[in-house]
Amino acid sequence: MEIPKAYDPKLAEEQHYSRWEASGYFAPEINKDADAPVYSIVIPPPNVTGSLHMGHALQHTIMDVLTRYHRMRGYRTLWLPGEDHAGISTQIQVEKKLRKEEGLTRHDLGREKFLERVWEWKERYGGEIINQMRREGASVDWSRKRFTMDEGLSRAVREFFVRMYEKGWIYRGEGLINWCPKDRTALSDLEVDKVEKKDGKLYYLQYPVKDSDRRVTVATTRPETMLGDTAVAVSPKDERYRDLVGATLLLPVVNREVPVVADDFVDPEFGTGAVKVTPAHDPNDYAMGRRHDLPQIKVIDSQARMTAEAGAEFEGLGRYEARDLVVAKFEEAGLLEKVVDYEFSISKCARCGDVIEPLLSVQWFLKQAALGQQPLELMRERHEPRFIPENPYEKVYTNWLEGLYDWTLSRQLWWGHRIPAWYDEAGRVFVARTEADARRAAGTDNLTQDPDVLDTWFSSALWPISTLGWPDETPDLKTFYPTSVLVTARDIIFLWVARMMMTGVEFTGERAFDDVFITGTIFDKHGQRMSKSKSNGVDPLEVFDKYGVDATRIVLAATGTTDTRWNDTQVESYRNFANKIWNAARFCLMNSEGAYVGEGFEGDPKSWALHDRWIMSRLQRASYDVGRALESYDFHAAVQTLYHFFWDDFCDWYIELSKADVTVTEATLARNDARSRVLTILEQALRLLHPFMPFITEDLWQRLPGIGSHFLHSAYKDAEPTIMLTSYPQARMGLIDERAEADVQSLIELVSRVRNIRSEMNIKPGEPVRIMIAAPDADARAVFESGAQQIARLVRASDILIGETINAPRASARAVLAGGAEVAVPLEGLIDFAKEHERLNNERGKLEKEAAKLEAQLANSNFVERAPAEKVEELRQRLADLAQRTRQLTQTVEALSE
RNA sequence: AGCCGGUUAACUCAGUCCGGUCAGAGUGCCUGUCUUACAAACAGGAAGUCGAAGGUUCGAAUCCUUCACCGGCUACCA
Repeated sequence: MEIPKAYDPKLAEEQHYSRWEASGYFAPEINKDADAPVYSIVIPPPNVTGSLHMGHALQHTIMDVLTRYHRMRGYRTLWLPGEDHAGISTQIQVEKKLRKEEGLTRHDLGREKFLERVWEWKERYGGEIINQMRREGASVDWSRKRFTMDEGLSRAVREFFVRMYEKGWIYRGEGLINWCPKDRTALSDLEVDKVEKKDGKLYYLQYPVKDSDRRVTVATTRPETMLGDTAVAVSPKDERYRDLVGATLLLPVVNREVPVVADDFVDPEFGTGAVKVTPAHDPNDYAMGRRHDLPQIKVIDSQARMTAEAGAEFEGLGRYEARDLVVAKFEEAGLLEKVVDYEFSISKCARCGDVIEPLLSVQWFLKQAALGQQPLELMRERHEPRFIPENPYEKVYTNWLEGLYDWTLSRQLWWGHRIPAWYDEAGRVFVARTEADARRAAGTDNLTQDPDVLDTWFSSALWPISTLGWPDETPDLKTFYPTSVLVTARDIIFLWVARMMMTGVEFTGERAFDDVFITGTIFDKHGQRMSKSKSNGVDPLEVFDKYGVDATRIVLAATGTTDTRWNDTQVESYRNFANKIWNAARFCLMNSEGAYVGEGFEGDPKSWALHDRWIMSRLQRASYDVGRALESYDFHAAVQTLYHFFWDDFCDWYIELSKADVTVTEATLARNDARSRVLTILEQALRLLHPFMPFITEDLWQRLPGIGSHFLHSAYKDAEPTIMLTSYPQARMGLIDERAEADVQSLIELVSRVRNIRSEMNIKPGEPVRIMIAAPDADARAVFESGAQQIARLVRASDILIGETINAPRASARAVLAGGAEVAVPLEGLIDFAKEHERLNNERGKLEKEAAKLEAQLANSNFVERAPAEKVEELRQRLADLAQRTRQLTQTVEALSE
C-alpha cells in the first residue's frame, strides 16, 4: 500500500466532509434505533455580518466533539446550525455599501427597496461563518439550518410578542432609554459598554439663590445638560443645605427658576453635596424627577444636538459645542467655580462606540422581572441549568435574574422583525399576529404599522424553541427539546442565555438546556483580548492552513473552560501528534498483509502475549478515562489521556514490542495474528480520537483492511462504512490486567535503565552490548526470559543472560531494578570506572534522599500515632523497598571499587 | 464599592473540590542518533523553596486568614 511518509492534512480535509454531508450522516434521521436516547445542541447563531474568529472555532470544536461523541454512543443526535440577522450591524454594513457605491442613503431608496437590498446582501455576503464550519468539520445538520428572519422564526417572534402583550408584560410607554446618536436607535442596557474616561473633567457651577446673595454650587461632568435642569437636590440630612430645601434657584444662562429638593439619593459626602437634576437626560435624575414631580425638559435631540428648548443660542449645536458654550457663559458670569480633572466612566454604544445619550422617548418594553421568575425558581429549586464551570457562572446567572428590569425592545431600524403593532387614526394601538387580525380588532383597514423593529436578541431569545418549530408542536420540538447543552462564551450569559431560559420555560414549561458550557477566552500571546481594532486576532483559517484542522481542533478542545494565551507552538505539537498517528498507521498498514481488524484479536485472550494483554488493559483504562472525562466536560483530561495512550503506550511500547512478530516476512498464522492485533488496537484508538480529530481518523480508518458496515454502531447499520458511525469504545473492565501492567512496567524499567547506561557511558547507538539480568524472583525471571528477544531489540543487545544471580565482570555498568532484580552491562575496555562510580553514587544519593524523607516522617511519633494505619504501613513498605535498593546499590558500588 | 477568577519549570498549561507516590505534561534547552512507521522522529538528561506572609494539621501547591500583582463581571460615581 502506497502511503506518503508525512501527513498532509489538506488531502484528508478535502475528501471526507462532502461525503459525510451528502450521505446524511449529520442528520438525526441516520439513527434507526427507535429507542435511541436523544442528544441535541443548537448553535449560538453567529451574525450574518461576522467572520470566523478563534472564539467561534473554540465553541464549534467543543460542540462538534460532544456531537460526534454522542452520535458514536448511539444517541439520536442533532446539532442545529443557523445565523442571526444582526439588526444594527447588517443595516450599517448595507448602508455603507450603498453610500459608497451609489451615493445613496437608505431614505433615498425607501424602506421596502432598502430591505430588498439587505436581503440581496445577506444572500451574497452573509453566512461567511456558517459556511466556514464545513472547513472545521462541524457535523451540523444542514437540512435544519435556520435564520432568525426566516418565516417560521419570524412567526415565533410575533407570537412571543403578542402573548407577552396580552399578559401585560410587554407595554409601550415613555421611558429614559439608552440612545445611540450615531446609529439613531434605542438600545438596551446590555448593549452599552461602560468605558473609563481618563481625561474627564468635573465642572463646578454656581446657581444663585433667588432673592439672596447665596449661591449653590453643583458639580457635573456634563455642563450642557444644565439647560434642562429642573431642580437641585440635596440630602435631607445635610445641615449645610437644610435651610435651602424648598428655596428657589435662578438657573443661569436660561434664567429659569428651579426648586431645591431633598432626596436620599444625594450623597452629602460627594462633590458639593448638591446635585443638579436633569430628569430628561440622566437615569438618576429621571428617577428623582418622578419622585418630586419635576418637569422634564428635553434639551438634546436624537442626533445629540441641542433642541429649541435649550434656547435660541444653543439650538442646533452639538452636545460638545454646547458644553463649551455653557462653560464659557458661566465663566463670563463669574459662576464657574472651578474645573477639575476627573476620571469617570461613560456609556458607549457596544456596536459603534459612540457616546450614549440617555433620552426620554416612547418605546416598547418587556417586563423581564416577570418573565425571569420561572427561571429563577428553576435554579433555586432544581438547580437548572447546570453551568460548567459552576463557579462563578451559576451565581452570576442567579444574581442577574434577581435584579431584572424592563428591557427596551424597540429599535429605530428597518432591518429586523417589525413590531406587530398597528395604530388607527385615533392613535389606538392594536397588537396582533397579523395585520388582518389587527384590522379585525380595530374594525378598520386604515391602520399604520409601528415603524420600529425589535431588538435582535428578542428573536435570539427564542432560538432553541423557534428553530425546532415553535409555536407549532412539531415532532422536532417534542424530540429535541429541552436541548442537552448550550456552549457559548461568557459575555452573553445575560444578553442571551438567561433570555433563552426565560422564553423556554415560559412557553414549554421546561428548561431550554440541561447544561450550559461556558468556554474560556483565547487571548493573544501577550494576554490581550483579540479584537479587530487591535488587529491582534489570530485567524483560525490561517491556523488550519498551517497546521491542519485536526491539530487546531484538539488544541482548542483541550482549552475547554480555561482562559488561554494563544500560542502556535501548541498547535505545532499536535500537528506532530497527527503526523505520529499517520505514521503509526502507516507502519500498521505496511504490515497488514494477511491481517484484518477485529474479531481475531477479541476472540481468544489466552493466545495473547504479555504485551497484548498489557495494551488491551491500557486501552480499557484509556477508554474509561476518556469516556468519563467527556461525560464531565473535562476535555483537557480527555485529550491528555488520548495523547499519552496513543504516543506512549501504543507507539513507543506496543508497536515496538510487537515489531519482531509483525515484521516477519513469512505469512505465518502467528504473524498474521500479531498484525491483526496491532491493527485492531489502532482501529480502537482512531475511534477514540475521532470526535477530536475527525479528518485524519476517517482517512486512516477507511484504509484499514476488512472494515465495513459491520463495524458501525447498531443504530446505523444501514449506513455506508464510516468511522463517525462506529460505536465509541467503552471500557471492558474485565480486560484490565493489573498483572500484565506490572510485568510490562518491569520490562519498561529494565529497558530504560539499560538505555540510560548506554547513554551515560557514551556507547554508540549502533554498538551492540551484552546484558546480564539477575532476578531472584521466579515470576520476574520468567517475564524477562519470555521478553528476552524484545528486550534485546529495544536495547540493542547482542546477548542476554538471565539468572537467579549473575556473575558479572567487574567492568560492568549496573542498575538496580524493582523487586530486587539487577541488570549489568559488561563493558570491557569501554567502561570509565570513575564515571560509573559517580553515576551509581548519584543514583544512590537520590534513593537515600527519598528514604531520609520517609524515615523522618516515620520517626515522628505524632505521624505514626495519628495518621491512618494504612498510610503508615504504605510508607513503611516504600521505605523497605528503598532500603533494599540502596543496599543493593551499595554492594554494586563496593564491587566496582574492589 | 461588591462579587469572582488567576498567580505552579524559560513559555503555554494540568494538578487545588475530596491534604499524604503530586511536584506533572507539551514546547523550549543540553547530549547523542537519518536504528527500514515517523528528524513533524528516536534515545538520554538538566530544570520549579507551586505569588508573599501567617495559621490549621502528624503532614499543605491543595484547607483558613491577610497581603501583593494581573484579569473579569456587576452596580454607582452627580
